[in-house]
Amino acid sequence: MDKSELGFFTPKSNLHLSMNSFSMGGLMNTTPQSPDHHDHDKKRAVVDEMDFFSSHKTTSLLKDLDDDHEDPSSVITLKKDDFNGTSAAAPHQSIDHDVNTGLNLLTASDQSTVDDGMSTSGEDQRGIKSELAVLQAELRRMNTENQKLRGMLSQVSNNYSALQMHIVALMQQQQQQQNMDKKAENLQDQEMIDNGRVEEKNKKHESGGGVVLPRQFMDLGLATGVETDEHSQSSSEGRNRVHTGSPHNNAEVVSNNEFQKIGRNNEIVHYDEEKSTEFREERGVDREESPDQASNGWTPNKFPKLNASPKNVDPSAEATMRKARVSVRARSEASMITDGCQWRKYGQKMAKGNPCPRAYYKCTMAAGCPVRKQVQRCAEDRSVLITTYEGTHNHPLPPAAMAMASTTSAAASMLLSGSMPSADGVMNSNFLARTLLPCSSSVATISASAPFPTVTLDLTHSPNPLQRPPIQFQIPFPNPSQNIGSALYNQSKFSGLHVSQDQPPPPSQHISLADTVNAATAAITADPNFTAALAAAITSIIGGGGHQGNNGSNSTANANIANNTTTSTTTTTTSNGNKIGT
DNA sequence: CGGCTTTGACCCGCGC
DNA sequence: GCGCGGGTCAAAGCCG
Repeated sequence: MDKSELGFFTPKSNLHLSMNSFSMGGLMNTTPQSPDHHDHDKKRAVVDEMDFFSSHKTTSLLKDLDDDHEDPSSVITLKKDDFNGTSAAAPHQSIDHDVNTGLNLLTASDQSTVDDGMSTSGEDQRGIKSELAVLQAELRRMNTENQKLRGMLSQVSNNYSALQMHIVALMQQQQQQQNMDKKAENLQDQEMIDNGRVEEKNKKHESGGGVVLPRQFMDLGLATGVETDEHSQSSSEGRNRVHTGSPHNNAEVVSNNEFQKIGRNNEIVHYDEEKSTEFREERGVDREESPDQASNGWTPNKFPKLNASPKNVDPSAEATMRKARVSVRARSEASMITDGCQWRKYGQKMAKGNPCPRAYYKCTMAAGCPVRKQVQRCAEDRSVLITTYEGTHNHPLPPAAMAMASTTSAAASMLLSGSMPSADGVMNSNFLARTLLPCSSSVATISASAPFPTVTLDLTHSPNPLQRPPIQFQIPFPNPSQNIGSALYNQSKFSGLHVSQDQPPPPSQHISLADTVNAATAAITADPNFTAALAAAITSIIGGGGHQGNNGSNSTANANIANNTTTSTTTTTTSNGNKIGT
C-alpha cells in the first residue's frame, strides 16, 4: 500500500479501532466480568448508559437501536468506552470522533462488539467460538468495505481533478476566444498576433502604471489535473501538449513569446517572455537561468525549477509562478496535516507576529520535486494549522494526494489566471472564487497587501466569518486600479458541473461534485483522524449529514452537503469514473 | 546506517 | 548602509 494511503488509514483511525475491537472484544470474553455484570437486569432498559458487559437482552436492545439508526452515536460511544475499559464507569465520555463512526461500517463492528458483550456472559466455550467466527467474518467484511471506501474516495478525488481540469480548459478557451475577438486579427498570421499582443500588453502596462501579471498564466494548468485530462483526451501528445483549447491557442501563446514549461509529468506552465523591467525587478535572475540549476528541481532562495526546460524561461514569470501560493487553513491537532504527500522538514523559523514556529517542508516523493510547504499554527487560534503550498509536483501523485494537490494547484493556477488586469481577469477571479469556494458562506477577497498571489482555502469555517474570511485571494498589484481584489465575491456557491460565471446557483440548493470533494478534501486534510475524515468524505458522497473535524465545529461545506442531493454527485462520478489515472 | 529533524548560520530582499 | 525578517542551507544529533 502506498504510504500516502497509509496516511489515511492510520492506526489512529477509528475504523481501525473498531476493527481492533474485535480482538479486544474477544479478550474481553475471557476477562473477569464487570462488577455490574450481575446487575445487568437492572440496566437492561437503560440504553444510553448501557453496561457493555451486560446481558444478551441488553445487547439485543442495542442492536435494535442500531438497526433503527435511532441513535447510533450512543451505541458507538458504548463501544469506544468499552475499548477504553471505562464504559461501565462513564459511558458518556465519548470522543467527538464518534460522530463519524455513525456510518454503517461501524454499525457492523458495533454489533460485533456487542456480540462480544453477549459472550462475556456465556458459560460455554462454543458460544465464544461461534462469536469469534462471527467476529472474524465481520472483520473481513469491514476490510472489504474499507477497501471499497478507499476506492470511492480516490475515485471522487480523481473525478474532481478531472472536473477542475475541464473548468480550466473551458475558461481558457473562453478567454482566448474573447481575446481573439478583441484583436480581430488573423490567427494564421502569427507575427501579427504577436505584435498585437505585445502592444496590447504594453498598453496595459503603460496605462496601468503597474506590474501586470502575465496573462498567459491563464493557461497555467493543473499539474496533475491537466495532465490526466489531457491524457484522457489525447494520448498522442507528449511534452508539447500544452493547451486543451483549439490549435490557434497554441499559436497565440507561441506568438506572444510565452514559453511553456513542461514538467516531467507533463505539467504545463507558461511563462511570459515579455521584458517588463518593472516586473522583472532584480530578483536573482541570472542564477535562475543557469541550465545546471534547471535540473535541480528547486533553486535555492527563489524560483522553482519545476523541470529542466530547454527553452529560456522568463525569470520574472517564473518568480511569479514560484510565488503563487495556496494556503490551507485547517483545524488539526497534529503538527502537520496529512495531504498524501511525503515531506521532509528542512527548516524552522520563528515568524514575526506568531509565537508558533513556522516549519518548512519539501516534497520528497520524487527527487527534485519543487513543491514546498510551510506549516504554521495560527496565532489567533492555535488549533488552526496553516499550510502554505508552493510549486507544482513533478511526479505522479497517489490518490490520497490528488485531492489536495489538485485543489491547491487549481487554486494557484486559477488565481494566476485571474490575476491579470483585464476585464476578463475580474471575471476569472470571480470564477475562481466560485470554483474554489463552493461553500455558500465563503467570501473571496483579493488583497494587494500580500507580497505574492495567495489563495487561502479556509477549511476551518470559523463560526465568525468576520474574523476570518473563509477564503482569501491575495494578489499584489502595485496599481490599486488594477487590483481586482477590490471585487468582493460573495456568490461562491458553485456547481462544478454547471459552470456559470454569470449566474451562480442559488445558495444552499445546488451542491456539486466540487462541493462534495472539497468537503471531503477539507475533512481529510483538516483532521488527522482518518475515521472522521473518511466519514465526512463518505457522508458527503452519500449526502448524509456529517461532521468535520474533531473540535465540534461544523463545516459549512458539510452543512451544505447535508442539503445536497446525492443524485448529481453520484451520476457525475459514474460518468467520469474512468477519467483519471495516476 | 540511512533518513529525518533540529538548529544555528547564512543569504537575500526590503524598508528606513 | 544598516537592521530586520523571511527563507534556505548544512552540520549535528536522533531514531528506527
